[in-house]
Amino acid sequence: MSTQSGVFTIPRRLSLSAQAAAAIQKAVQENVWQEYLPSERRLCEMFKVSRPTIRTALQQLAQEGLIEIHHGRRNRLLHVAPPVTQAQTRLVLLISHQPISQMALTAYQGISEMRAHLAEQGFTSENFVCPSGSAAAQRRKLETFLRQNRVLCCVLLSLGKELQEWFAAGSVPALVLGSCHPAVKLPSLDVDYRSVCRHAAGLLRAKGHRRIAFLTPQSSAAGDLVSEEGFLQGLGHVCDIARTEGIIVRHSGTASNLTAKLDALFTSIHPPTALLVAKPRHVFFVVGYLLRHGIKAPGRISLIARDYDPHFEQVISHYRFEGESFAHRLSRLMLQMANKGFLQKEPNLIFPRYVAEGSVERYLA
Amino acid sequence: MSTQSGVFTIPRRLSLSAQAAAAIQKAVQENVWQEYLPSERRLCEMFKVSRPTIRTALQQLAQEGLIEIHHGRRNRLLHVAPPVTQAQTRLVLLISHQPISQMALTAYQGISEMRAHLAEQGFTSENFVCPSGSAAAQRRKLETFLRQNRVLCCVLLSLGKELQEWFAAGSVPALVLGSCHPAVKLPSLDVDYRSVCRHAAGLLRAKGHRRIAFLTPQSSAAGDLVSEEGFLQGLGHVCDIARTEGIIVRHSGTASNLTAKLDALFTSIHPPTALLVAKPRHVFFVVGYLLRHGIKAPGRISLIARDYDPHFEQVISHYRFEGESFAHRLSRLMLQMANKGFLQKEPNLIFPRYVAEGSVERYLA
DNA sequence: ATTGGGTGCTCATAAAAGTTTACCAGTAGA
DNA sequence: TCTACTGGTAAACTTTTATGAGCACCCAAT
Repeated sequence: MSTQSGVFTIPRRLSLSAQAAAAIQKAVQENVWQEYLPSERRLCEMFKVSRPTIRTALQQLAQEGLIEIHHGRRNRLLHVAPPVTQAQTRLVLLISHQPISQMALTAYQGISEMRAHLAEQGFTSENFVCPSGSAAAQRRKLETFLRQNRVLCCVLLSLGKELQEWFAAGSVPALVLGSCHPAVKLPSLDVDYRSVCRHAAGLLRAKGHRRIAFLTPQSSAAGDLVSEEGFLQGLGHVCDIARTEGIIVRHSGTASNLTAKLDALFTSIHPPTALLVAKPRHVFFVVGYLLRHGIKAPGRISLIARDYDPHFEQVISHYRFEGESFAHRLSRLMLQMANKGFLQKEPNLIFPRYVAEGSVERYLA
Repeated sequence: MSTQSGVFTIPRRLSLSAQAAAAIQKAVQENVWQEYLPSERRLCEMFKVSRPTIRTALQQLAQEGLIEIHHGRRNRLLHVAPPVTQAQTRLVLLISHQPISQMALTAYQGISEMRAHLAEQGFTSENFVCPSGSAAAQRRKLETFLRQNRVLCCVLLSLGKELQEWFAAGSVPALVLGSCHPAVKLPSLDVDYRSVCRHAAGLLRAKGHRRIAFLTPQSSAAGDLVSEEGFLQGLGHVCDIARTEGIIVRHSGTASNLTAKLDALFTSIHPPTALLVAKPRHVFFVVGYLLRHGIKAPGRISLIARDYDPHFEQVISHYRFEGESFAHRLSRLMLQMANKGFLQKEPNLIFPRYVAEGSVERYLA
């Protein structure tokens, strides 16, 4: 039984650092200090809290532009027009290429839950759909939007490298839902696709398959890139006696393109005996293709889905994780970011587990 | 150097349990519950804290003499507040057999959106899961719940006839999401499954199919009953020269039962040449079955899905409607009911449109 | 230029509060 | 009686905060 509460005042841990930040801000407005703030250690004594607490409070104040922090120097007070900071923005922007309502079920549920939590805390969330196009155009669109709307923080849903880099530059705090591109330092929450694909490839190989295809969208999303790497890693080492052939098939996602790629795959002299497919909807397209062509699975082809969809249960072998834990972690991260104004720039990984459903068969050459 | 602080507001940690105790006390004073408190576990969900936390809060309240705790019994309220009935309840109850989080995508999206709208307007919504069992037991459960919690109005999600009748008696305003059983007068919002199934059967018949099966759960939901009626209607009139055989297959939804029913269907002397399948997840199960058995579709069997799932696009012929319009109408009806306290006792029907996707083929005898 | 004291930064460790999970025991209705 | 739900209990775990030691940096006095 789930409750979406609006009437009950929900108890929450209010962090000491946030309180400290408020207290410092109040003291500043009362002109207790001139030009420079006392040192961290003295602030600790004054407010009777530990240094890490004071430090996060100071970082929060720095994010709001109230003070300037510099290594070795004392923290300088910046004179900011007070009424501006008063009107705090409480808008969280969810940036994606696709409207959220069109996303896969798992993602939709997680995001819905997160938005509900945000709403409970008085935050507004909005879905900014970034039309697929040139990275520069996207960035311009986004910049003008951010200039015209005061946004508290952003969630990036499988955006390209350029936009991630733009956010990493740091004008607006952001959480990447999906993987960060290498060399982009942002907090992120993602499924460990590298491990998943490595495991899938290894599994198929262990079952005797020697020609294994991986069907994946030709996207610039980081998760799809590491998927390919993991897939190749899982195929085995070069020194193996029984060589395993890995075929990476990148498609555009359109029906015609997918059909063409699958045609090429299955009419070749050596068609694959196993298939790993990314994205639920492409799994279903593949299934439809196999149905139309009367290809038995398992039999002529073993099938594994990289992702999860409730409909895979008892039908197709797949990788899954608890949707609740995902939604939970997402909500927690978001609230943290919304309240504190920043996050640890670390990837948070989720490890799905393999669920065997009989669409995979040992291959006997 | 030590600073004697009196000016600075020192951040203090206040325990969650204390906050929870205060929140519960407030709710009690607002007359949210009668006679008994909800169980500990339910309080956890309401206030989003863990059980130990709630327990210490309850013990605190017991010490203050507000409640009486007894092992195994529910927590009784002692100081009963004067029955101030003017305090408006703002709780909307969503009654279903299945948790909403486990429902199909379209339904989940619509309901999520509705809950968000309700929350915006200051209403609380809660999902009451009515365990499948005897109708009398369900009614009792519901009655005790409604007695102890002040509920504004209810949404009934594919409930059985008895419960619908109970609500039609009128103690609590209700909106049926799904069809009303015949002779039950309640406001409702539903897809016109009768028309859908009639159309599907007619379409398959027009394409030359003469043995058509309809795979549907053996449910007591009104929508599934009218589906069967529509299916039979669409098969054609008795005066037809070319007789069309309609096979209605009712299954329990479990994998083994579905497999058995499909086995029976396809190993019979006259297997059907076309199949209409209710519920997205059962469509996928059928697809998996066909794959495993190497049955070509279209070819040996034409397939139509009664419902919609995004994954059907470009794969399986289906019936769909605009999700937005559904969510929109649902939200509007709900807000109307929540604000006015009642609704027109009329069915609101949605007419999906057929989307042909190539899983259907003309049958040449 | 050198040096020392003050600054902010980082890391490891520990304790406390809260969460999760599981299982036990009493009660009440079928 | 049995089952399902209630409160009761305990252990493992996570998150947050506290504490302390050492490092890197800046600046100003020597």
